[in-house]
Amino acid sequence: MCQHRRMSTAKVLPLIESGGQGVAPCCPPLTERTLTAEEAMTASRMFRALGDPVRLRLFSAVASHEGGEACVCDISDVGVSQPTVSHHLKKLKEAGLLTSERRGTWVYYRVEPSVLTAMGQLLTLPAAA
Amino acid sequence: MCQHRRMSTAKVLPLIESGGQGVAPCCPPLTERTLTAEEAMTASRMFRALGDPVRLRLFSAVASHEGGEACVCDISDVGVSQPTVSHHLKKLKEAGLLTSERRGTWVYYRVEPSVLTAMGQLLTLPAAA
DNA sequence: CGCCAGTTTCGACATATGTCTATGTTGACG
DNA sequence: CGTCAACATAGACATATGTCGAAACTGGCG
Repeated sequence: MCQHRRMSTAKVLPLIESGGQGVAPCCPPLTERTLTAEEAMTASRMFRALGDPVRLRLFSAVASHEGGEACVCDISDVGVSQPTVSHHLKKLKEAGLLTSERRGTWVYYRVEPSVLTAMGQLLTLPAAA
Repeated sequence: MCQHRRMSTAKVLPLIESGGQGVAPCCPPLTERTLTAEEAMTASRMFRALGDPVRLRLFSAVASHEGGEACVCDISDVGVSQPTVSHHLKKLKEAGLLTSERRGTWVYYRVEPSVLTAMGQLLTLPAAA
């Protein structure tokens, strides 16, 4: 019950770095070798951020929203109170998965595309022989 | 300080279903639409399982080990006590990320390849136009 | 049978986490 | 300037989680 759709200035962002490889390295694929303690620390933060049902829904809501971004009011229907939504969005931001920007009354969140691809590469399977 | 390498019966497993698509569906990519509460519940369990540094190291140790499996004694050097290692392996098993099998004295863990690909697909980016 | 190495389970504990209500903060609009 | 809507922060609280040491379990071996 919100749905402010005033934002006609939404530039359609690419969501993918045009090289497909210019992303944050972080760690090798999980199937390559045992991660170091430090690598595991970094990578586990991202996984943990998506390890809560509410946060995962919020993340997918932002990621799938038109233009690659969404204001809080458009994704708040996840069954918890508004402060809790805010809290989870902050967590996602701290994990580097989302960025936020205030435009007038509303705050827009958008996914950090490089992190998404980085996580995907973590789960890369070794090429089948 | 273990390294029992008695297991000459290790069959070199493929690690990938030969269709590349015969995997558990679970949920659509996070960028496709907002997950339902139920989908988010399921998917977040897997992310949460990898959301601990120790577990992530253990998982990568198993996933990268020769033959796609490893006995506990070969991956226990992660800086925590052995019961804690066992506890984390149990968590990974409960999350469906690992399976275990006892062979004589040792217990071998191996990755569930279908889950890995399923998680990878969750992080799939929309095809760049 | 008895011991021993590998692994799991148990119980306890400190800390982290998710949730809420109440209250701040910020910007738009009369 | 006052009020309202959108979000964020603060504080409190119950529960989940990671860790350990101690003890149980399991199977090989002498």
